[in-house]
Amino acid sequence: MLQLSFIREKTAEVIDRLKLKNFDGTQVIGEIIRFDDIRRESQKALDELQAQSNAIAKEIGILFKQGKASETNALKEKTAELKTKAKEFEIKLEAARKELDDLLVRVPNLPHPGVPSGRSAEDNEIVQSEDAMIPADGEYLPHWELITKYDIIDFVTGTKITGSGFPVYKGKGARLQRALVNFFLDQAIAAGYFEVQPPYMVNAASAFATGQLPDKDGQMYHDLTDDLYLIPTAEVPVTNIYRDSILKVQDLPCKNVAYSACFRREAGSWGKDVRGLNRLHQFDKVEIVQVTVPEKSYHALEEMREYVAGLLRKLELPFRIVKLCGGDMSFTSALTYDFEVWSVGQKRWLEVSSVSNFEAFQSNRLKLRYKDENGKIHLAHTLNGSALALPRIVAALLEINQTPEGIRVPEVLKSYCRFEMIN
RNA sequence: GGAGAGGUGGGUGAGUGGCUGAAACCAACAGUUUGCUAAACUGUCGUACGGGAAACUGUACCGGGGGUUCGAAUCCCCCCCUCUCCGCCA
Repeated sequence: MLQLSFIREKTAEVIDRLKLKNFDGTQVIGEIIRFDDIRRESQKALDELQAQSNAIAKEIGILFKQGKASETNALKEKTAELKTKAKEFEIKLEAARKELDDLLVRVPNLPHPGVPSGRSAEDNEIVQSEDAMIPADGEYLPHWELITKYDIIDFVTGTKITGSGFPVYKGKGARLQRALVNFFLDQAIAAGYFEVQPPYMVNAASAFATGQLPDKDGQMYHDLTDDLYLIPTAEVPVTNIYRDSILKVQDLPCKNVAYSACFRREAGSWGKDVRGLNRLHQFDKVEIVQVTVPEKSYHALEEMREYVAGLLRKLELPFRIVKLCGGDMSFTSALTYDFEVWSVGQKRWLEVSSVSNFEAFQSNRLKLRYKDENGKIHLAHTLNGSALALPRIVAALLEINQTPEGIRVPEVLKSYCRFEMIN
């Protein structure tokens, strides 16, 4: 959520920058300012009435003490009058507030000036390519054939137990997953991240604070009995650790890493290109989250980008990094890098990580602030990224490491897997 | 799930209708003093919105919502949460 003060001060700039996200904010922003004006007027009027009431109440108290109870009646009547008037403004204020909230929540984050313009993934800008190891040619089976061949991931049984998109990992398939999770966590800890294990279900307030609600309502599994949501990413519970808090500037940056299972309904996105591990309802992911001061958030973003690139290098996977264009970015992000690994079996790029700076957009909803050296309070900046999402990494690893003898395990994972070959 | 107790500022905790945005203590921060550390002393020390160049000032907030009253942290109702005991249980 953008800050009201910013919208008021830089109205033209806000509208202009939103165009990059293909969002015409002219009307909404206008409405926001209109309702904020009403809000302010009502608030002011209400404050004045209440100040009068407070003064009278004080007076009455003094009169009582002096034993002049009879003199209070006129004053009491006056307060009754003020109260009726105040009620009017209260209703007005409440209505304006509600409108304002509804409107503010509909405005996406401003894209960073460096974001390329465009409508879809086609307009994203490739900013880095490390694809030298893409094999020139050869016969590569797609991962869905490999997992059947070696019987390491079982979609049929998963479908029986739960439904499609909930596979069962078996034997070396399960152990490979566990190895990857541990590898990712250890790497993050070595890079200065603090590990947390968050809840897998969150309440509506948390889902709202990170921006999943209201705009991605249908994408989360929702337990109606207790009104809880299964997390679509650890970003939600981990970022919410900091909801409603004021951090000391010397405690920043906060760097957290969390492993969690992630649950996504993926409503409406089933079709081609979702075979095998490409898109699941439940998957594992290790997520990194940073909270930092505004001046350093883009530095933190680059640091996270380099960190994720390092992971992919260690896994010996060809990858590229794309900077998302305005039209392809998420509602909450100011700048996003997507990481894509090459799937040799499918002959296409698979997104395995998304690293974003949300600037103060999430903080504003989270009420996540910090106190600077002078005791002034400001909104912090939040960032997060996958490091990494498992299923597509597994898919790419299986495909690129296939040999006639079996699937070889990349060097860095051998000690984690405690086997060297899937055969 | 049943019974009881309780939710006050960063923490402990006083406050049961007006002089309480809230005592006291601790922590934190700044300063004084001491050869350093420590101690002692002095001062500062909630958030949001509005007004003001600023000093400062108005309003709201004592788990959340509603009510009684001229006036509520304090009384009443509903909800949420925490703790203790019992039951159930990985």
